[in-house]
Amino acid sequence: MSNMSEEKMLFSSPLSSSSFYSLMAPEGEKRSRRRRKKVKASDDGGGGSGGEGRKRRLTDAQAKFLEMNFGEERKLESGRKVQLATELGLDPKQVAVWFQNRRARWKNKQLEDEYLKLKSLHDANLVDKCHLENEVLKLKKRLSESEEEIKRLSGCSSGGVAGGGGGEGASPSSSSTNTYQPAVLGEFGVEGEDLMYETEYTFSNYIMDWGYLL
DNA sequence: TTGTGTTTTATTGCCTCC
DNA sequence: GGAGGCAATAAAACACAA
Repeated sequence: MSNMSEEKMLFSSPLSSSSFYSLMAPEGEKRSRRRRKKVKASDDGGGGSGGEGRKRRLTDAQAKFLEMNFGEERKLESGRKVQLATELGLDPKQVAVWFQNRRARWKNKQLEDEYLKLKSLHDANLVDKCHLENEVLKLKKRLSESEEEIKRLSGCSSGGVAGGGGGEGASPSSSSTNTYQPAVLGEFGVEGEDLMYETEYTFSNYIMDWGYLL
């Protein structure tokens, strides 16, 4: 009776193996198998120790012992299987089945752990992204303030500061307005409909680069 | 007590390897 | 071709709320 709760501690997983797989497995990966009519466990036993053809739970001690062995090696050589079976008073087939099922649970657990790890990584990345986007907004604001300032100054002194550096290939006469954008576009060759996206991408890169440099 | 959900044990069918 | 592994699944055993 009480062994269930203890085993639960050992094996517990939020989803049963079959349901977890049906959730996780990509559709195409499922091999189609004919559904069969299960033959009822007959009186021929199967269980050497069993006798009646009923499903028998392993005792606590048996389960613990198998668990210990599983900790040492996940697969059994046939000699070891027979040895374990004799020691536990079980049918070698039962031992084999136990290991098979245990491997399935173990694999399931691995998948679950990996999923959780990736999920937390993903969450952390989302937070990071959010911070970076905030930073982009701030920088954009500063940029437009600077542009305003430049405009204001170049409005005062006619034809003075204009072009400021211009950058390679940007002819001083090519643009009558003195916005920052043409310089950025000239430098990174951004053009066409993805202008906005590309510009933002550039900013993000800048920020990330800064992050590395700092 | 019973209905329901979960876990464990066992079977089946397919696949791979030797 | 047989042994053994795996995925899918059935069904018994169990837990637990109502």
